Amino acid sequence: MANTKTNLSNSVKTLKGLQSEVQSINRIALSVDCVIFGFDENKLKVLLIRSDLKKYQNTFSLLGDLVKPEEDLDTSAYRILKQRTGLNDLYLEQVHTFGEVGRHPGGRVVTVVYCSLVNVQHHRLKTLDHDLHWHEIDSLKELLFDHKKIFDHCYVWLQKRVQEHPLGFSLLPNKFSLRELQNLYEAILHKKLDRRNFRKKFFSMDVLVDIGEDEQNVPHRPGKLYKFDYEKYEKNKKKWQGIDF
Amino acid sequence: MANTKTNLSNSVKTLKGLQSEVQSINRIALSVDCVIFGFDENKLKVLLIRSDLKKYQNTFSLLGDLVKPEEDLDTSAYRILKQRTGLNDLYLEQVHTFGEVGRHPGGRVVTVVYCSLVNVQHHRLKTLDHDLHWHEIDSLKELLFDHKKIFDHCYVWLQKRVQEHPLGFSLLPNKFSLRELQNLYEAILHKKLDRRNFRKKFFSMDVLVDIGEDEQNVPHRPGKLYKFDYEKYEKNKKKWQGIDF
DNA sequence: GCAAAAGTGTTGTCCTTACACCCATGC
DNA sequence: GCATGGGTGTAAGGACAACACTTTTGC
Repeated sequence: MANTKTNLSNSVKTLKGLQSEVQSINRIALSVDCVIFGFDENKLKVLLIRSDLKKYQNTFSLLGDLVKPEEDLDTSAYRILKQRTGLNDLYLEQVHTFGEVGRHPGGRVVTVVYCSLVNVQHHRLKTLDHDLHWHEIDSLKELLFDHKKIFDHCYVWLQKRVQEHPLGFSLLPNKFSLRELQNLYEAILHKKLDRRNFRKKFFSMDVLVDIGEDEQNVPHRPGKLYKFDYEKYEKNKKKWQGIDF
Repeated sequence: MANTKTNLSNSVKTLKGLQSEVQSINRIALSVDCVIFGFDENKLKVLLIRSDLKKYQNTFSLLGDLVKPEEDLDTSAYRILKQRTGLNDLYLEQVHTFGEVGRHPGGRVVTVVYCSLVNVQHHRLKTLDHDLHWHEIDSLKELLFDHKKIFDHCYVWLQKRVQEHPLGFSLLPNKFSLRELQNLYEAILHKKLDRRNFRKKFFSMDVLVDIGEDEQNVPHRPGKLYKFDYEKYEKNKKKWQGIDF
């Protein structure tokens, strides 16, 4: 309570005082963890690494690292992606921060969680030697620490987000067929969609461009290939959804 | 790069090693800041406090504090609300974490931002002596550090969130008229809504209960008072929105 | 010619929007 | 009785869901 009183007091502090407060013992280890989604063989997948802790060596883990003292959070997330997948310029978005006191056995670690979406085809991993693998999201079991809870949060986030924003294209090759796009949505939302209505919806949104090519090497009539047109999206995107809950 | 190599190495670490890593110098000051929304006199407001820093004493600030080493993030946010407003059990939700290296002049401070919604009527502040005041969101000027940017982010968040979830009721008295509810939505969304359609929408969602009372002391025909029925909401709430962007 | 998926249209339903009149109360 | 906002209904348009047949290709 004395503490409370101090915090509430109206006394004027100096910048120097503030600095020493920031330098004080009240500092906490901060990490970034990345939930990296991929789409391959018509399955939604997540990139996991085998824990490098002896005690947990049969458990898989999200990709993460401590944030460096002079590193922006976003920069930290990009660094982790780069280190682990060898790739820059992936889609990346901050989702939530998990900070329960007991979440990490090494002590207090607060973790800022990012989701990333990568195209597994374009970005074949060269780093299988690090026990880094794509895991089907349907068969995920226990993960390190609270990483399963974090993953579940991010999966729900993705399901919602993909319906309101054109994220999904980051999981596909630049050229894709409508069938591939629909398979992606069905995998993420975990439900069947009507093919004709799905096509109508995307064409009416006017965000796809027919690039005049067809699928190759399919044992049936080849579908047309499209690309996502970001400029068209920006021009046409919805402003308001209306109250609905 | 040597560092990168170390992080990627497949060497097995012990828990003890992990602990020392967490205890290492890579620790960062972590704060929680709260964007506290209120609704009064048909205006959307935000609770701000005059900065207690000499250099910034004419600048207003969000309510925040450093997270204590043994304190959950949510707990920290509740503590700040309790300390500054004297109230428990307010609506509270984590929104985003801001961690740019240069955002705080006292050194590196990463801040986890929460939004809170309070009913200004029920929760009259007793603490006006601390330069704590409700500010109309339309007339917000400069705030401390990056707090204006944080506020803007939270305001956009609120506009979106209030259309998809029944948050708004936290800003109103338990009993409210439809007019009050509409005024609230108009203030948050910053646009006029059609009165008849607004009523139809809320009645068709079936989340309001007529409590059999009327408004008092209004210079016109009194409106009925309603309360929000959380159980009805849970039973009826939408599962899927459909793809739309 | 057959298997397999591509491609296409219509209809009914529901939701949203726009809009105008009477009603109850305070003064 | 008049001013003020409360309360209600309807019609048109747009979006969404359900549904079946023809077309193109590989084999």
